[in-house]
Amino acid sequence: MDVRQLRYFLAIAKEGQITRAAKTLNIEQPPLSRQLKLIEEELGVTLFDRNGKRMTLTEAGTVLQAKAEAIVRQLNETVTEIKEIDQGIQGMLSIGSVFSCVSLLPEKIAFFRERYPRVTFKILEGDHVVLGEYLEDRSIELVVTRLPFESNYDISNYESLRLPSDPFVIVVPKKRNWRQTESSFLLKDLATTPLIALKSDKTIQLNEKIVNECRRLGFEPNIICECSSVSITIALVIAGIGVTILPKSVLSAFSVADIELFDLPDITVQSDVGIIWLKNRYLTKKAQRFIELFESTKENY
Amino acid sequence: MDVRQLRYFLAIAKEGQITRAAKTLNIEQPPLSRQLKLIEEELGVTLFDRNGKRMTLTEAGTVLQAKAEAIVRQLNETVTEIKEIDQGIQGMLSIGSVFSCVSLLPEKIAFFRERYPRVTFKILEGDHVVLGEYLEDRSIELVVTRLPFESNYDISNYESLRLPSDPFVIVVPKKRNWRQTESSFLLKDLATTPLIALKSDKTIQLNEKIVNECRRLGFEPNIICECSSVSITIALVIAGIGVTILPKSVLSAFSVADIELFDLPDITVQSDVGIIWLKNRYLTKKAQRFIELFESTKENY
DNA sequence: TTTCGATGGATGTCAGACAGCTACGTTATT
DNA sequence: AATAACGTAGCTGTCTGACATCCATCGAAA
Repeated sequence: MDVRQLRYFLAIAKEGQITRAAKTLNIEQPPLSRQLKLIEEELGVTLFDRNGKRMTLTEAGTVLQAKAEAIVRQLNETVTEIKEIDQGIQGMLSIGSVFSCVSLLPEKIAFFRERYPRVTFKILEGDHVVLGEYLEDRSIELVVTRLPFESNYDISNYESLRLPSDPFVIVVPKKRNWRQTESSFLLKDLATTPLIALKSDKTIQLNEKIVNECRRLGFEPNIICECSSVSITIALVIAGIGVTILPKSVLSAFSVADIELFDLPDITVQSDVGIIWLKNRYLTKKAQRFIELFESTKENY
Repeated sequence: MDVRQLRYFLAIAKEGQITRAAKTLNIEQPPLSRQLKLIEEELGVTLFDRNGKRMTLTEAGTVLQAKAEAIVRQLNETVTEIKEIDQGIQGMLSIGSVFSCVSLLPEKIAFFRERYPRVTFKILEGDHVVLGEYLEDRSIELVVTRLPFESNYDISNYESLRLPSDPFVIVVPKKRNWRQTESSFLLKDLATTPLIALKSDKTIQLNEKIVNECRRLGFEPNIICECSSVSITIALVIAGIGVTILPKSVLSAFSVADIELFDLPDITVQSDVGIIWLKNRYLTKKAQRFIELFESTKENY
């Protein structure tokens, strides 16, 4: 029995079919069929019930699946950890981010690569659910995101580093006469102003915070449009349809000449931002260092 | 990287020498040397410092040793557990015992084999330290022993099932005129009687309990002899040198015609007995069932 | 309902890779 | 100088994976 066989078994368990599993393993179906038979003979158990074309795990197969996953994971992490001892901080660091936090990364990555020039980066963007899956299958090690992190897995699976929050600003078209002699607005003075809200199925937190703040100040916001895309939201503002309120960092990705940003000093809430990683998994040294970089510079916001 | 290579690495780490490690693995030195080289190349680290004939672990080697041991153990336990699912309760159950508890085993083994006739037994006797080592290296799964269990490892490593305690009795020669019209003695009436104490370097608990009980009753026992062997102790009693006080079960291994046993109703302490096993290791089903047998019958003492 | 084609698992045969063995050379220790 | 131990080279046998083939099942079409 060796770990290669456990990997073969797990692939079949995952796919429920030998031929497809063989493809994911980049081998042909007959040797995979044979290896499964050898495993079953060695252990003296039947691991799959064969229902025509479908293979379902027996009780023994189910027990083995859990154990095999743990063993394979442990071996992978051991190899990674041992390699890192001598080779130092290098290799590809894979990070996930929600769109609205991507803007936090360029500056940090530039700084990190001055310190660790042999580290390369892969950035995957997605919503919380997708990023949660990427973390689980180790496509990525870290997520930079709005908090709380709402994936398909319990929040206790994660460790997090809370970053300095992101102030909200109002986005107005540049060509309108929006009190351009002042550097800030009061939210309560916008009670009747048409608002465009950034809101999608998966990310309603931002909008809720703004609505609740308006209610706290004693009025209902005049939301005339809900939009799931930042760039479309900004285009609507430029077109004069209305204004919008967004976290300041979101806008740093947009160097659009036709908008202006103003602070909202009467908003007390801010947008929570943080780094998320899996609690009980080996974290490569480069990932640890990247987290430390955010940690050591978070007073500088 | 596979588990066979981890086993090879661990053997070298344990022996500190390739040739000797190869012998324990039943292969020759050159392939083992090559496999170590392949492992070092795959991981990109040096695992051993070569000091002439001696190989000592590097930092990376030390880290890998701990991880490799865990992985190999986990795989072994997984294979054992999966095999047990279909093949049921069979195979050899290895039990350790201190000498004074060996007498507890025959009856239970006989009963167990009626229920599970395909289980065979291996009994290893030793003191607490030796039995602790046997548990660690999996030579045995269970220990039947006096409590508390005093091995080289912390007590928190173990689970235990406490058994009904063992009353102390006084052992006297049959041919002496020892109030043979009564069925019991009072300990306090033996204040001046010569006592033979069962005591060795490793098992002083029994003796201490008796001494403390005498003190509680207001006198110092008249110990004239300390002896580490039960059979010698009994021979001294038969020869009329003195009497001794032992847990009742110890005597069930001796059907000697020349001694008599009497209860000691004024002794409030008894000898604690239990079954010990390792907490964080897989326990085979036959071991679990054997424990349950003691558990289900302990009301019948 | 029956037939046919597609899909997928199991078995057989063969080639190449790899693990282990023997022989030998080198280095370190006694 | 002799012995012990590690490393390298060459050889052999076993095992793994690929290709070919057969059998069983399923789904679609007639």
